[in-house]
Amino acid sequence: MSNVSDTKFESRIGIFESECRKNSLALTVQRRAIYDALSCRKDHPTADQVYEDIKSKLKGVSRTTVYRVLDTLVTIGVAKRISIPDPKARFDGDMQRHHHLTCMKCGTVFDLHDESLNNLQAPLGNDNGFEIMDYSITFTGLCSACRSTIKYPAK
Amino acid sequence: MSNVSDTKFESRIGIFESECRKNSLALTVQRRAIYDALSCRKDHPTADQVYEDIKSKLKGVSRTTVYRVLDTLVTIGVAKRISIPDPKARFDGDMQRHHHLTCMKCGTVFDLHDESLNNLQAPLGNDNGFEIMDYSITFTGLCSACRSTIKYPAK
DNA sequence: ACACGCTTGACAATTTGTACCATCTGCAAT
DNA sequence: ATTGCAGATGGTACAAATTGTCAAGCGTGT
Repeated sequence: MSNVSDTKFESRIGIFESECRKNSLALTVQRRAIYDALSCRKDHPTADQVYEDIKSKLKGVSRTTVYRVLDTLVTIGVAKRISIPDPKARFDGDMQRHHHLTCMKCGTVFDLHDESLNNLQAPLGNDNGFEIMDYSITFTGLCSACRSTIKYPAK
Repeated sequence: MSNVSDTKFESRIGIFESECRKNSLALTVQRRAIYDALSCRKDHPTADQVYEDIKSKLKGVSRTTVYRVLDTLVTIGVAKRISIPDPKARFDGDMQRHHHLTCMKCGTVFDLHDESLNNLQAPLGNDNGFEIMDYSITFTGLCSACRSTIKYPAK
């Protein structure tokens, strides 16, 4: 029950709603729709991708709202901004600790769930008073598709 | 001799120049200036911050050139794009493996050099054929300045 | 059902990143 | 040292991404 990511759709919505109430945020249709759209996806959409997703279902949504709500979701802790070398903000509805493989050629991001990476000894007291609350590892390299097409330059 | 990050300015420039030659790239004043500006900084500037840095010294530089050269530096392996949850591209002239502490409140990024984190067992064969070449850990939390001002909401 | 205040939508403004092309410059061959 | 060419730059224009503003709308507690 404490593991958000394993829960089914109904529970996820329940968690979202209770987090909203806890923070006295109104349960608007927009927030619901945006949270749904994000948490249903397995990939790591940009704000605009989420916007594209929902604008058919929710006619008249504003792009501004999508940006704003995604930000809210991150703030109340039901979504994350992910860390990859990409000039666009990307969001992740999977709150379970996990990591990412990012292809340096095509930019695709793959999830990596690996228990052995989830209990790193965070170096406390290292940087004058920084309080670490979470972490995520970004592996960079080449996905199989790009590996098979790349020609390494002869040195 | 194999450790780029510990070297002094003159060596860094030397490494930069030899990498350029190796890739048959012309040693232009712009490339030098941009590499200098980046590798002298301890933080993780955006492209525009680098541009602001050098446009006083190098009158007439184009913003386009800064974007272009930063990209080149990453390609030839003398700089990195860093992975933090930020919608702007950020660059790092420190090529030694290290990690980052990012404050979720103010967004400041601190370097974290910690040997014990530099030899993670990268889970091979995990994701159908992805070839891991490097990794970096992003710790998220609160810096000391923000910790002292934040009021935790009463639950 | 009512009123208050949080949210949204629409548009504008900014910021960030890319495309294009004429001009310039590093560099190697003379 | 001079020259010629390929690659690099500057600058404008453009596209994409994100943020600011504010009147109007909707969710919530009463």
